[in-house]
Parts: sequence; structure tokens; C-alpha cells
Amino acid sequence: MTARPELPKTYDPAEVEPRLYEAWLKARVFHEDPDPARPPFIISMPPPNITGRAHLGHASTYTTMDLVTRYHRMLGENADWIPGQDHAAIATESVLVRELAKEGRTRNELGREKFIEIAWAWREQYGGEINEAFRRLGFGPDWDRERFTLDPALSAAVIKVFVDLYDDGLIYRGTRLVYWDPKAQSTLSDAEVEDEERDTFLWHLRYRGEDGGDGLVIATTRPETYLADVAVAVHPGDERYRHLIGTNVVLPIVDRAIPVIADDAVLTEFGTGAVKVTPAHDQTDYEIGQRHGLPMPTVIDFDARIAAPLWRYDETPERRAPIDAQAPKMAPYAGLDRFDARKRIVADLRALGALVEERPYHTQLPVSSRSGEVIEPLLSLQWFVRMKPLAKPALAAYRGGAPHFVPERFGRTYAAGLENIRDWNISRQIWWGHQLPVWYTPNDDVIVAHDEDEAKRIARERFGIDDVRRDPDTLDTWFSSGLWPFSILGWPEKTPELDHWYPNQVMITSRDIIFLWVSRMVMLGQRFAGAMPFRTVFVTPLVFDVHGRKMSKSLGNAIDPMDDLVPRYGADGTRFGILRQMRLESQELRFDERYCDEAKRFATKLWNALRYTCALPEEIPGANVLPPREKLTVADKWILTELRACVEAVTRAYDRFELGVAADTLLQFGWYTFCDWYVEATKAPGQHATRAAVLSFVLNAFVRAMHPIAPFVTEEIWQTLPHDGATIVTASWPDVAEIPSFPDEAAVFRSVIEKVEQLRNARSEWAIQPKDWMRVEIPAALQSERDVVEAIATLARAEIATYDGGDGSVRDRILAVRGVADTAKLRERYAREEKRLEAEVARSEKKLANESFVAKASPDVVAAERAKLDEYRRELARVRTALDALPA
RNA sequence: GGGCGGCUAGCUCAGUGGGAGAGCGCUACAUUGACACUGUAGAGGUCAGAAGUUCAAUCCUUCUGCCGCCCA
Repeated sequence: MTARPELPKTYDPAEVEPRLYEAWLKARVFHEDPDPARPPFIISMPPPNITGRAHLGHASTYTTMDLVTRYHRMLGENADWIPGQDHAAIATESVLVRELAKEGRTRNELGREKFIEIAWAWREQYGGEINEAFRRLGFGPDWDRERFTLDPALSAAVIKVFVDLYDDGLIYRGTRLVYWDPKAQSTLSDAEVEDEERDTFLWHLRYRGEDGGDGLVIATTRPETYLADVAVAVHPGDERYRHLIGTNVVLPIVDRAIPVIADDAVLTEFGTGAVKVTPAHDQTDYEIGQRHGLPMPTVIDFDARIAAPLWRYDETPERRAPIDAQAPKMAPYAGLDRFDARKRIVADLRALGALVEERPYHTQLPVSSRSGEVIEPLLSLQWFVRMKPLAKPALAAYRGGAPHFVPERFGRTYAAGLENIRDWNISRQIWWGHQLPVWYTPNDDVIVAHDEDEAKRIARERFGIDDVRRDPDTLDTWFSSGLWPFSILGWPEKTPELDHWYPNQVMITSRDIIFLWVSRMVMLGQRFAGAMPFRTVFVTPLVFDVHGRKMSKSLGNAIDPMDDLVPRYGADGTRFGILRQMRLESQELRFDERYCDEAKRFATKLWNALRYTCALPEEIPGANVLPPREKLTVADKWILTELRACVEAVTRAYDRFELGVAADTLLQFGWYTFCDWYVEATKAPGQHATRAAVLSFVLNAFVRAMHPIAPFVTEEIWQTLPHDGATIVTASWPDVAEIPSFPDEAAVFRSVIEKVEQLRNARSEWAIQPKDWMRVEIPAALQSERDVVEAIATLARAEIATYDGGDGSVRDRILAVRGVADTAKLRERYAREEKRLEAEVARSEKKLANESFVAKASPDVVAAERAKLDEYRRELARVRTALDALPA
């Protein structure tokens, strides 16, 4: 005897979800060990920053990973999802510095050792917060395998990679243009630089000719850097300036002569078509400077103040002389902040008549995403990775189809990034992170070693001294995350995990870090782990607000999944609602909370279908036990056929990452097909014998198909029904071979639905109250179809009478069913129906009368059109008969 | 400047070379063997515009317009 618990009337996610999650943790259902007997499946969780809070982007990307892992586990694969966190070098350090500032302390007065100690304590206290959010969202990574980028093992991997790259000549130290954050006092990675729109001016300055001529007018947004100009560049094809190329112009105030040069990088439409060239403070200018062998004096120092005299690297005395000579004349600006200097210089140039025009200008400025400070590009002695030799094999692999991108077009973004790759600045002037494995002798000889002992040994061997000091800089955070897919499996040790689970099957991430992160994992994975780190890269859409705007606190449109969604809709509702909106080809997701609300109501709907099933007087025979086929009714056969189609569609959708389609399919089947039609149909007396078994069977398979998206409600339903196994998490994926399909009976029931809809419509037209039974006449020949007659009577709430007639197939006879009401409304209704059908017949006839259509369209299409026309004609005939039969 | 995505009902979005769809919202009715976090019915759209290809275009091609993203 099946237990029949009293089930609460509404489903309460707040009660169910934490309880089930605890049970899963206790049973360690998410943990896997390498098992060669099963196909490996693994996802490396992109490590969230320890400073991070769970936001909607996480909810969408990480739900996807959870879904895919759960799905593959149910398919019987050795599926694992390894979680972890990123130490988030600059992000964390700036949070800590801010915290210290609140107490009136600074990093430097604490000293490195103490600061690192505080950082670890902070990590212990707050670093796990995001994991709490992930658990609340139902994510099931293998918590026993959690990794942190600063773990000893991962740090050892970082050191090894650094040393190997250095030994191979791929890491070098040099002076290059870098992104400098004057507030954080460190270089930044591309990822930490954002463009911000600002209102400023475009200043037009006249540089007179050295020969006393008018010279030319340049346009600039950064007049203060003109002190370090070394040339004026024009486009070689620009007729306006051709005569000046090769001549010199003179910088106002400081009276230094610089050449006019031609370079293709100059845009003729921008400003006046002539631009100042300041190689030490602008990327484009730096490249022009390199091409033309120009000197590169620096005018803004690390504090973003004007440096006077200018300072520079690697210059010969001849090239330095004229630049040094201007020092006395720029003394008034020395030490001024760059923006104060700008005002002062603009004023002075104006007084001198060198300022031709000041035009309001809207532009984008590079801003540090950490400190909010405007970035100062400047020349600095830093460590770099030579990227072109690493990118080459990655590009070759891409041309060979690896990795495979979904959607495909993101592969082109990735490849374009690799083609235009520049050397990677990896040194940061902060303390929280992997300190460079670099030591210097007192003579500044460079030693790269795995540890200090080795460094000393090398120093003795090579230089005869063992007095070494370590480079204080740390590595860019992306250096360690670039090793993630193999470092978390134990590399460089040859572990069973690495052997079994590398390469990963799929990397799931969002498109803003395709180049920053994905490409680096590929390059480093190829070189160090001996293979592409993953076969497929699935790129999830970026999340925007419902009107397509970026979510931000300042706009007030940010939605916090933990505060705003989970409490209201449950984790299931949140996950289902988000996934429902994911479309493969779409690159943005305009998040609409209504989908979460709908998903929550869907959970309640399913819950009530369960309550109905459990409250039936009939017994459920057992888990996945169907009545013998000869006992199944037309409705039973139809719902089983639909279930099978649903599982097939969902399987296909999961396999192709069409997650929105999967969610749509589940909702459609669960709510409309199953609850609205099948559950209603089981109320007919003829259904009683089979319904408990069929309802239970369908629900059991259905919740398994839905489990990867909404893990909790599906577990709760599955547990309540008869089931095999301990938890749905480790249950098997529904096997379509075990779901019988009956195409003919399914078609018959679809006709029943169509007829019932017509009858309900008629009921509404005739103003028959829902509580009243309506009269329906069926052709006498339909009487033998007891299932069908009962289904119509139940679903349309109708009293059945018969009339003579009813030829043809069962479906024909169903179509001849007619509602009975002796009112003028009925006549109107039929007249309208007649008109609609006449129009359809006319359209179809016209089409078939078109000789080109019949001759050129494919035979299938023509045949289908003929069949449609026949159908319309038959229906029209029935309507006309009905109309004629009505009393005048 | 280069590349990419989008424009379908009031809102958010599916969809298809051959009869325009869903949810929400709106209107009306209803407490029927689970469910008002419900059910039933209904109103609402020259599928951004133009040209082309085709027997046939909301769908393919080109151009235009507008919105957005990425790279420079």
C-alpha cells in the first residue's frame, strides 16, 4: 500500500530547498572520484573573486554549469564540477586598503607581512560568502574538491609555469607602455580597465613652423601632455599637410622643435587631421613612436603629477639634450596634478595665442574599475609574457576546430583576439597575490628560480655572491586563473584526476572574458598540460535589465538574486525563470522577473498535480510501472506519446545548450499538456482503472527531465511518489525506449482537444454558465468509442445525446460532434464559422488554381495544400448542415 | 573606423519559405474530484521601411533607419 501523506496545499520553497540541500550534502551526492568505467565529464567552475557577491550574471552562468553537470550525471557519466575561488589580486587589495583607511591605517605602515596576514584573515571570514549564495541557489559542485588560486599546490603550479616560460625566453623584463592606476599605484590588466563616457573638450593648438611659417593646428583631448610631444603626425595621403612632412614645427612655451611625420594610423577626419605624438602616454602614439624610432620622454609620473624635467628610459645623450633643455621653461608646471596642469597649460597657451579653439567633446576615457581613477598610460619597467609564440599554436588549433564555440560566432571573436595579441604585462605593484619568483643581486642581475634557496645557489654559481633580494611585485590574477582547468586537477603532479578528467568537456563562461581568460587557458593548457583544456566553449549571454540597460547600483536597476529573487520565487523559480530567457543566438538577456514568477507558479501547479495523484483512491502500483497496454485509454496513450516527445525535445535541447527551449518545452508539457488536459481527462469514470499508475509514471519521468533546471521541487515530487533509489540527483535520465508511443491514438485525442475547445467556445458564446452542463450531440457511430465520448463529456462538461450519422474515421466522427442550443447566437456562431471557412477554402483554391504553384512547388507542399483544402471543405459542409438544421 | 546582435501584440520574447504564436498585462465569466500561485473564453499585430530573388517572403539577399554590444 502506497503511503498517502497529507501534502500541504501550497508548495513552499523556503521550507523545502534548504532541507533538501542539507540532505544532498550529507549524502555527498555531488562528490565523484575518477572512475574509468564511466565516460568522464567535468566542468571547471570559473573561480569567482573572493570579494564577489552573487549577482545575476553568476545566477545565469553558474546555473547553466549546474544544469549541465546534473544532466550528464543522470546520463550515467562520471560527472564532476570543481568549484573554487580567485584571490582577485587588485580587487581584494583595494577592498582591504579601503577597510584599513576607515581605521586610519595604511598598507605601507603595516608592512607586507602583516598586511598579507590581515588579507588571509579577511579571506577566511568573508571569502566563503559567495559559496553560501551558490548553495542557496542549489548549485551542486563537488565541494570536497574546492580550490583557491593561492593554495600551495596552485601556487607551485604558478611558479613552475613562470620559471619555464622564463627559461624558454617567453617571459622578459622590459620598459613598455602599460596601464597605470595612480591611485592603486599599480599597473592594471585590460580586464580592470573600463571605458567611461565623459564630457571634455577638444583643444586645437597651433604649432608654428620652425622656419617662421604658420605651421599647423593639431587637435587633442590631452593638452598637458604636449610637453612630451616628439612629433606631429599626419596621414600620408592628406593633401592639406603633404608640403609640411619632413619639416619641423615648434612647441609653444617650451620652444622645442619636433618633426612632422606621416603615418597611416592618423585619421584624417578626426579634429584637424594632424595629431600630436606623445609616445609615453598613449597607445597609438607609442606604436607610432616605435615605427619612427622617436624618443619617448615621460611627462607624468606615477603620482599623476607633472614631472619636470621629463624623464625617460634608454635614451642617448644626443636625443636627451633638446628635451632636457626645456626643463627651465616648464618649471611652473612641475609637481602639478595632471588635471590642474591641464587648466594652467590651456590658460597659458590661450594667453600666447597658441590655443585656436576649445570645443566641447564627448569621449570615452579609460578608467580603473577598481579605484575609479582615470588610467594613465605610461612607460614603465615591468615583466611581460611574449604572446605571439603562444598564440600561434592556439590559432592553428582553432583552424582545426578546437575548441568548438557555441554559438559559433564567438570563435571569431576569440580568433581575432589571438591574431592581434600584444605582450602581456604580468607584474603588479601590490602585495596580495603570487610574488614573482624573481631575485636580484646587488648589481641588478636577474635570477629566476623556484625558491630563495635555488636563487641563492644560482647567484653563487653565476655571480659568486649569495646576497639576493626578491622582486616585491606580484603576478596578474589572470596568470593563475589561466592554469585553472589543469592546476585544480593537480598539475604538475600526474594525478588520477588529471589523467581522467583532462581535457575538460566544456567551459561555460560569458563573452566579456573570452579573450582575457579563455584564450589564456588555451595557450597555457596547450603548452603545459599538453592539450587543449576543453573541447567546447559555451558562451552565455550577458544580463541586462528589462529595457536593455546595464544593471548598476547607481542606476538603481540592479537585481540581486539573493535579496530580490530567491526569497520571492525560490531557487527553482529563479533558475527556471532565468534559463527560460536564454536563447542560443542572443548575446544579451534582458532579464524580466515575470518569468521567475511564472516559474514559481509552475512549481505550485506541478505540486498540486502531485497532490491530486496522491489523493486518488486508486493505488499506484510502484515506481515506473504502467498498466498493460490493452488497458490503456486513448488519453493515457496520448499523454505517454506526448511525454516521450517532451523528453526527446528536452534531451536534444540540453545537448545543444538550447536551455530556453528546454525550459519552454518543460513548461508547455507540464502545465498545459499534462495538468490542463490529462489531469482533467482522468476525472472521467473510464480513466479510473489506469490513471494512478499513468499519472505517477508521467510525473516521475517528467520531474527527472526537469531536475537539472529546478532541482528542488523535482526532488520533492520524486520523493513523494514511488521511486527507485535514494535521490533524484543520482537517478537516471528518462529512457525514451521505456516510454511507449502511440501515434494513432494520440492523433485521435488531439481531435478530442480540438473539438472540446470548439465546444467551450460555443458555451461561452451561448452564455451557458460553467456550472451548467451543456448539451452535445455525437454521431451515433461514435458511441462505440467509449473513451472518446467520456473524454468529451468530461472535458467539455457536456451531456451527450446522439444523432444519426457518422461515417469515416474516428477523427471524422469526432469532428461531427455538435453543441446544441436553440438560440440565435448559435446561428450567428455558425455563420461566422462558415464565413471563416469560406475564406480559407477560397484562399486554398486560388493557390491550387495557380499553375506555377502546382508546377513549381514541391509535390509534398501541393499535396498538403490539397489535403488542407479537403479538410476545410468537409468542415464547411458540416457547418452548413448544422446551420440548415437549425430552426428558422 | 572595423565587427557582431537586434527591431514580431501594451511589456518581455518564441517562431517558420506555404494557414501570425506564448507569458504577463487587459476584458468577461467561473469556486467543476489537485491548484485563485487557478480555470475557461475574448480583445489586441500592414512581423521597422524599401527594393530584389521566388510559384510563394515575417523568414533568403541588398540597401536604409533606429537600438545595443565588442574591438580599435
